[in-house]
Amino acid sequence: MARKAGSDGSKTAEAIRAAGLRLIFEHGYEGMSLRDLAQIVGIQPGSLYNHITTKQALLFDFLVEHMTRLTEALDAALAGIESPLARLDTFIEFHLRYHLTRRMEVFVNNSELRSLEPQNRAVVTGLRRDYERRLEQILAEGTRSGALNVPDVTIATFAIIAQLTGVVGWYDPKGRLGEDEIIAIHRQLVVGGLLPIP
Amino acid sequence: MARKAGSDGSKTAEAIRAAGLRLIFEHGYEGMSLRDLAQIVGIQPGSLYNHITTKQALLFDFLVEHMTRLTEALDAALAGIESPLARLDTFIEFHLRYHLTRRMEVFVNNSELRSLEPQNRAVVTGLRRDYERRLEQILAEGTRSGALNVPDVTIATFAIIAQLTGVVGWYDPKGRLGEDEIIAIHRQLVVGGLLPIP
Amino acid sequence: MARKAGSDGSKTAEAIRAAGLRLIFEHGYEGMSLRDLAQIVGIQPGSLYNHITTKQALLFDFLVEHMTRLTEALDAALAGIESPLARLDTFIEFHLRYHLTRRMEVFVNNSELRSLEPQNRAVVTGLRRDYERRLEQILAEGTRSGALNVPDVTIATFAIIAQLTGVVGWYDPKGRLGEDEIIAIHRQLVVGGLLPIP
Amino acid sequence: MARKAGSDGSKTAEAIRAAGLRLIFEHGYEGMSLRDLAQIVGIQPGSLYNHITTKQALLFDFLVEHMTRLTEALDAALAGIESPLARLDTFIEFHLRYHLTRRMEVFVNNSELRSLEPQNRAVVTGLRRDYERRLEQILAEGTRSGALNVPDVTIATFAIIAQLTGVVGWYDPKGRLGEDEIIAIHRQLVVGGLLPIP
DNA sequence: CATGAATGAGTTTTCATTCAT
DNA sequence: TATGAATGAAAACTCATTCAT
Repeated sequence: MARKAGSDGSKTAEAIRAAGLRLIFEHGYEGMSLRDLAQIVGIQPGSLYNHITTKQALLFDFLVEHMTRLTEALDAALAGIESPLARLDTFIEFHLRYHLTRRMEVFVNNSELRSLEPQNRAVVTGLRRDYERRLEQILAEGTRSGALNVPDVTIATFAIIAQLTGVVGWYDPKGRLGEDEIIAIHRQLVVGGLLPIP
Repeated sequence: MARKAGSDGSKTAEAIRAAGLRLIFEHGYEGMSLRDLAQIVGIQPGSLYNHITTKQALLFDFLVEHMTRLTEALDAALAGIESPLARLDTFIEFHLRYHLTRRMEVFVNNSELRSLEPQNRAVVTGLRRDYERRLEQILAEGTRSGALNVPDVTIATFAIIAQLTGVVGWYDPKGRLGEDEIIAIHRQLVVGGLLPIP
Repeated sequence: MARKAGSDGSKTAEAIRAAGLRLIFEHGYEGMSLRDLAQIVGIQPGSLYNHITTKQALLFDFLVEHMTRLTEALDAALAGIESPLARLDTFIEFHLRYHLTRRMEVFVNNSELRSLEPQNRAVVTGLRRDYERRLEQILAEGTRSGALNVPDVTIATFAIIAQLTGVVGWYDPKGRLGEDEIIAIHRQLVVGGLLPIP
Repeated sequence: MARKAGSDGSKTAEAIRAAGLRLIFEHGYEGMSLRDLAQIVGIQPGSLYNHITTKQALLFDFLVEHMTRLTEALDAALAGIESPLARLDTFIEFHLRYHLTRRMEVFVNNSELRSLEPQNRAVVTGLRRDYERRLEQILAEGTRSGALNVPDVTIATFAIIAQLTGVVGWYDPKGRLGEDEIIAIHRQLVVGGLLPIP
């Protein structure tokens, strides 16, 4: 039997992406099997290869796409905002909202870099650095203008991103706190550590 | 032929632990093969089973041992320190020093919880909560005494630990900054966000 | 979308034959994949089936066609030549020239009989025997007439064909020797072993 | 179940070699499956890998071993024989006898060079050339001493080997002719074409 | 305590072929 | 005639684990 009645290539492709992301999230890249993926999608394992080129490419595409979209969305959010403090505020809010709504993508992005082949890893690492550099520049400009008192711009960048990204580890959409509250709390934690001593 | 000349049981066991940790760190639990482990140790795969009971048990033991030692060492570091601010300072320094010197253990601990079987995961998660609770209590007492202005004790706990633990992702012992400097920087970032507004 | 602009059925069929022969020559029948074939031709694998019925049939057709043409061409070359010695000379020259110019066909013919399904193999084997019988008869008549001293007609037939066909294994069109020289050399080797002792 | 009662590593290894050779002979390298091989040997497919490193290595080992043994045996056969004519006689007899008794090895050797990876192919091709060079030197010395009238030493070498090797294509141990007769016939065919014209 | 041979289930990937469009 | 999506079987190879020796 060739094409199943009602089958649709682009639907299948999307189903593969969705199930693939979920499985990598749940079991890790190495722990996820294409058999399982195929079964969830409802096709034979070999049929996956009409839509992906390789298991590795599936992961790579996820990570590249995630980082690309993330940075683009950040740039859009920051557009037109000038003062370093306001930009920092915007970054915090943007980063949290984006990460809270794409928890699987984020988790995979952070935990599966290791599973990329060296070439691919270099690409994704580069994209990450692009993103981090946005925050780094905000901190640097805030320091220059005297609006912020940053102990070490590079490290503060890493530390802030680590802190904000940490929410994906415990956030529960049905939990005690909503997005707005979480944002407010982190704003205080982050900005408080960066304000000039009066 | 049974035992190779010069072989030594406890040395072998230790070699398995060391190489096992490294391999899980590099490839992840699923991505690490007992064959590779055996080869590094210099024995046949089957011989591993004289020293471990199961691949899963190897991981589980790592995580339990790590968490147990970590919490014990924290308690020792905090012993005799009374004021919440001093206890917070101590926590920050302890956590950073411990994590900077055991980066592989820490990374494995954070990324491989997912690979534990449910029962085992529950155990390790419990141990983690024990550790986190130490910081939570410091923040709670600081709040009560008015020494700290913590927006949300639970979330601040997660956020601080995420921030401090983030160092294992980029720290380079041969890098620009030594441990002491890193500690000082993080102290400012963390404590600055928690001080009462004057 | 059905037919690509500029596509042409018979051109495609011919391209399939050409690329198919080359691929079987290079990788063997089992080692050649219809996917590769389709890619070389520039169509999708499924589209091959508008031109071939089966991978096996593709091979079978090659071999049948080759053997048929070979024998027909031999008969044409021998037409009108009467004396056994002259016919032997003609056979040697014909066989070498034909094989030197169709090296891929010949190689495939000799190495892929094994890959034919039994029925098909029987057909091709029969065609081969037809061809061999031409030489066998020349040797038999030469023996009868006293023009040749053949130790064993059957075996000499196999031996001569093996010897002459061997050229496809090493002949290089840009090499030291041209066709004419190769023919002359083999004529001496073959005929020398068959002349009556004076 | 680990080791089957009565299992024996070296017996298994030998069984793999024997069955492997047969399967490659029957189906070609590409057409032979390790599943089938394992089944014949009576073990699981994965267990093959306790004895071979790779399918390719299995083939490579066959070919290297065959060529090495062949050349060594030839050297032994030629030892002490001085006159070119006698050496040629010895070569013919040796080559035929060896090839008649190892028909599978020979066939595989001739048809599966193509299936070797380039590096491996280079090795085996080198070994083949070593063997051919033995005959080449006999013909060259025979020419120098005037005992032989060889039209072209290089080509005659190829032609003779092709002719003699051709026997593996049709020889039937239960057939009309025994080894001795086949040798006698080929001796006439070969030597007849090389004798000086009286 | 170690080896070497085995299991049985699993891995990713490839293949010839089919068929609705 | 061609495409693109599918099948179902198979490929080579890996894996954690077992156990007689």
